[in-house]
Amino acid sequence: MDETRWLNSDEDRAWRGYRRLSLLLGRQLARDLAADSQLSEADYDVLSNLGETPGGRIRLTDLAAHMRWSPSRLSHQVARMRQRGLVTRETSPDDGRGSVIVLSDEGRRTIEAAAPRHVESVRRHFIDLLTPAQVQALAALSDTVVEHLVKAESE
Amino acid sequence: MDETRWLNSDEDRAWRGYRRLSLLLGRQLARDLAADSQLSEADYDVLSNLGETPGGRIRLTDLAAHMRWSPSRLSHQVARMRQRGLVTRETSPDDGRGSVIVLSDEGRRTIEAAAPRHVESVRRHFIDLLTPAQVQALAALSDTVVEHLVKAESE
DNA sequence: ACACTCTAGTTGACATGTCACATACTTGGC
DNA sequence: GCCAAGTATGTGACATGTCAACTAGAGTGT
Repeated sequence: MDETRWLNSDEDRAWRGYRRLSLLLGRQLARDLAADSQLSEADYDVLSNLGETPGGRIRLTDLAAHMRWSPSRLSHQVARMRQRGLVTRETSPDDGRGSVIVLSDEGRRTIEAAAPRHVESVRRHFIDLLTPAQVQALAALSDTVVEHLVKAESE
Repeated sequence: MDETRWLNSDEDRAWRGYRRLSLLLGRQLARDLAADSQLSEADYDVLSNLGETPGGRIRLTDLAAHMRWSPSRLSHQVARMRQRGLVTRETSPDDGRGSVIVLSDEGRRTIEAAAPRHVESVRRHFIDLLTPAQVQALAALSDTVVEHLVKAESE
């Protein structure tokens, strides 16, 4: 067993900082979203992705892949959102197994009303606190790590 | 209602990047931790914080405040960890309401065995992918945002 | 047409988090 | 010493995620 390479001072500060940022930011955004729009972050993400899709419709597996969610997670989520009338489910015409998720009118109204407030919340608690250089640094660093993690998951 | 200040290109890339990083990194670390040490991230955090405490003992409320968890969350978590023998609960001698959480011998062995592997995992999937400058940028940016969020929560 | 294998989704059981509420113990002021 | 408030936890109900198992339809080769 090799010697453990513990985190040095900077690394530790970055790691703990990231963890805390992640914990607090998630909580704050979730609270704002729930208070402003009665949506969870998961709801928002699904609606938002569905909204960017042509016709507001997409195969469940495709949406799951796009969002990097497991099909199971998305299936559960969609089931809940279906009950609330935010989305609809149709059988795929070209594949009997397939499930096409469709953004309902209410779903579209909901996401269009929620988006401005959510962006405002993201700005207030995160983006607007950073300098342009920090924003770019975050984007670059995220791209690097995400690329690695995507590969790691496909193994 | 003012015009919505949508995210510009850099901001959007940073925000989406962060979200994806957060999703994938959490999942990867959780999988490694579960496979290597049969612990959840929550378990690890509690054990780790408890381990850094003198005598491996601390009041529930104090630990919750230190970790920025809600007392309720920590109470549930401790209940589960208690059943697995990782921690013990004692009544506070100076406050009848108080609950002192104590790291058990098994808990200490567990965290000491898990720590090296977890650090290795954090390095492999995150820290080692970044340049020293990026590590520092992340630390600085996190400090700024965390400071803001801590204030926001206390309102 | 069949048999075999793969793929798309769904589901159920179980681990976690959150929120609201119930409880018991402390404290400060009479 | 007693009572109104405030504080420290514990709990229950409910929303989400994960993993594994199950069902059903699609594809391939013979």
